[in-house]
Amino acid sequence: MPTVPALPTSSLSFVSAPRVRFAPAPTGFLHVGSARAALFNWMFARHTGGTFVLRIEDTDPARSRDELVEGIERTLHWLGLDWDEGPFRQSARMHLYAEAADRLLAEGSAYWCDCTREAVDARTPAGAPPGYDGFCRDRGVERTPETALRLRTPDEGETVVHDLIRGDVHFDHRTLEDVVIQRRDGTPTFLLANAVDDADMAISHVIRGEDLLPSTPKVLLLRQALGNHEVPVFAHLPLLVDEKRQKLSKRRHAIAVEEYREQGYLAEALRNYLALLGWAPPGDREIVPLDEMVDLFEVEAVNKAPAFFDLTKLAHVNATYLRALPVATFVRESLPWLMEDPPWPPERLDPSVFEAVAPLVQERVQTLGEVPGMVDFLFLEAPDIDPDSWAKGVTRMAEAGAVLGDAIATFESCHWEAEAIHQATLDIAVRHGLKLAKAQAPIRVAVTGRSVGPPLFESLQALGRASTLERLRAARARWASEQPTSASQ
RNA sequence: GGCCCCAUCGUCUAGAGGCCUAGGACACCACCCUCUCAAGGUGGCGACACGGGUUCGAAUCCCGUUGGGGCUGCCA
Repeated sequence: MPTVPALPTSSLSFVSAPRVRFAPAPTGFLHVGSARAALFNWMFARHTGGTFVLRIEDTDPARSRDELVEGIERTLHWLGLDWDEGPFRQSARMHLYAEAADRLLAEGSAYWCDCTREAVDARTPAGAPPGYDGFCRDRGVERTPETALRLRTPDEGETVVHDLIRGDVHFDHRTLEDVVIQRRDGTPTFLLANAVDDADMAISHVIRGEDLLPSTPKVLLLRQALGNHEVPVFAHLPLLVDEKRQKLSKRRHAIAVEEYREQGYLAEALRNYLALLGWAPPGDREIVPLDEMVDLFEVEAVNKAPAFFDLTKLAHVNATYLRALPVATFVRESLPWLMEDPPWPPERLDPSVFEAVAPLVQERVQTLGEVPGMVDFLFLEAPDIDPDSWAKGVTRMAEAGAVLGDAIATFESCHWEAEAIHQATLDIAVRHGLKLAKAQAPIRVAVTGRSVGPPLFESLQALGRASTLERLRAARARWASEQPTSASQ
């Protein structure tokens, strides 16, 4: 595998084009927080004319599975985030990390340790801070299948992390413990692989989540021990949190980008919303197309405070993008949701009927996943009548029976076109001394099964006269059967 | 416990000493529009965590307090 020559000096990162990387560990799905990190790296690279590298951190054998990697690539593609190099897989570069480990050992920067977690804990006095105590530092432990390699961290001095978002962050070496860099099975931990690869791939700017900030001095120390004295510039992004201000967790939230896709969120919308978390375009604008986003993006302007991942606002952004779509595109994007697992017999779907009402549906849904529920009455044999809607629009309305009867008679002969149906319904309203809003209610419930939905007259036109009349008659019959006194009328 | 980070409306944010009686957006409320629901329009509610400094002047700078979070794994 070809390796990229290392940058000669650290200052070069400012004069030559930046190189950034997105380095997820494969977990089977792409976390929205990771997607945000990928987006910020990507925007930074595109804004600066730099290079965006994709690197899969699959040093843990349990995570090194092809399908997990494919999922990341697919989702990144869906989001429109293309990479210039990679994907490099750490599982294919193990020899590099092994060499590095050998060198560190030979030079005395690392040592073998045979302590188990239990042994370390047992040595820790009650109440004292937990952590490794450097027990094996000078015990001369030989390599066995039971030993792991630890980095010998300095006892004095400090490491400073230069962060574009947070400024200089100082870490006192005395607070750093000797971390494991190679497991007993010989595989590297992420610190080692990370240090080796960032140097080898000449990464100039490391943009990632704030949760990685505490591990940064260790990586820097590792790089130094490996003889790599260039220091990348860091930018630790604020975490994405839940309503309790805690890191998004798989347990309680939908955090996979794929889930949002499946719910009918548009990639552009999710991307736009993600960009708004921790950053804001200049001016009072939030809905900004990608290319403009790239022009405007500045890592230095990213916020420090954690951001709440707000589904309500995401939905709003998505609805805005949905409405902005050309109708033909909206129809095309909706089709998968209409065809996959629909609430009606699949063969009853008539795309041309959907097209007729699509513009009306478009401005009433926040996600594509809501589309079927908005038009189901058009493709169902008979609509499911919502009990509350029936009670409100028919049972509790004195004129309901009469209006339904009139509608049956009137709709039999009127011209079957939205405006004409509108006019006819207006006439019905007048005849019963009602406002149009009131008169349309029982008709809407009878035909669509609900008290809310797309504009009624266009819906009736799309449904067709025959089905409309059939449903009106059924409703009228049901109404009659529910009357306490006379059954017919 | 230790180390580290953070702190403007409920939420996302604008604000880089005077332009701030703190702006926008989401949510919420009211009204308008209207065949329901949306969309749209108008208006409303609503924040600089607290305490000290520095300064003629602080949301903006410094210190402290409080609060929140992250890390503390042979996960990344």
